[in-house]
Amino acid sequence: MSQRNTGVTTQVVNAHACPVREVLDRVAGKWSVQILVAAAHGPIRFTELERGIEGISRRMLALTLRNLERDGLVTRTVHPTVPPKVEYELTPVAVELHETLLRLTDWAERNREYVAKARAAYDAEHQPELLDA
Amino acid sequence: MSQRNTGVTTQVVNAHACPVREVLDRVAGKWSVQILVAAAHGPIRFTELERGIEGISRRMLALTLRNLERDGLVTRTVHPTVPPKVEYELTPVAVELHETLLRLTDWAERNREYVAKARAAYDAEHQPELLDA
DNA sequence: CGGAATCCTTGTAGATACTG
DNA sequence: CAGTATCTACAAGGATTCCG
Repeated sequence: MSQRNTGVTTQVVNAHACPVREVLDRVAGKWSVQILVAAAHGPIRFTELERGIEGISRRMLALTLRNLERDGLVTRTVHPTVPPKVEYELTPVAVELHETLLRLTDWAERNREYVAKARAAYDAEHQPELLDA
Repeated sequence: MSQRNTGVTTQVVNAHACPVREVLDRVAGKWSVQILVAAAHGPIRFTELERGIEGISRRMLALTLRNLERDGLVTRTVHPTVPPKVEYELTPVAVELHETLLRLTDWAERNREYVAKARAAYDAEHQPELLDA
């Protein structure tokens, strides 16, 4: 412990055991998927990502990118120019992942409304107080 | 606010905007996917889930089940017997989701080692101090 | 059996400011 | 431009206890 949280995942041996969780932990973060999607079209710069992903902070972008790089999902290429230029690119493994993620988002779009209605119905039935305020 | 956290997602109008996140929020929880997987083979009881999913607490099981039910992903059927018996079952929409999740776990299994090695390599290069303790 | 209520500890992320 | 550092807030999750 002691070791202040620098942002990089600190746990060395979490003993995941479950393969299911192992994947999701890699994609679970609030921004990982959006970065993967944004970078899917080819090399992209830090600032481009920052502008492209609505609402992300510089900190979370840097942090998430580092974790993705750590997992071998993106490569980071520094061009020693002035001003500096850093490009991120998906690795083949990440491209594969991105493809399966597309299935997920596809499911989302097809069933978005269904879920919304289910929610509304559930809420209406379980907390009617909120309706007649 | 005031309203103590009862466990059910409190936010009514979060304005998601991003469809990508909309899906993942539904699956993002630590246990949602595992429950979906465990229930994929047909109706299953609360206690069976509890025993089947390693490490889950009763609280999180109940909580996650309720959110899944709220989203229309599982149905909850109470059999008014003694002792009580409650069965959970995936809805068709959730079955579809489960299928796409299988692609994800498949990706995970195929690339599990790759990621592990990437991590090890990254860590070795970025914090050598931890190696010669 | 299948929860709900409560309390407490953490991780995750936001805001802000500074740097090579 | 592409990051770090620090500090803080909040919500997810764990442990425990009680209930119909």
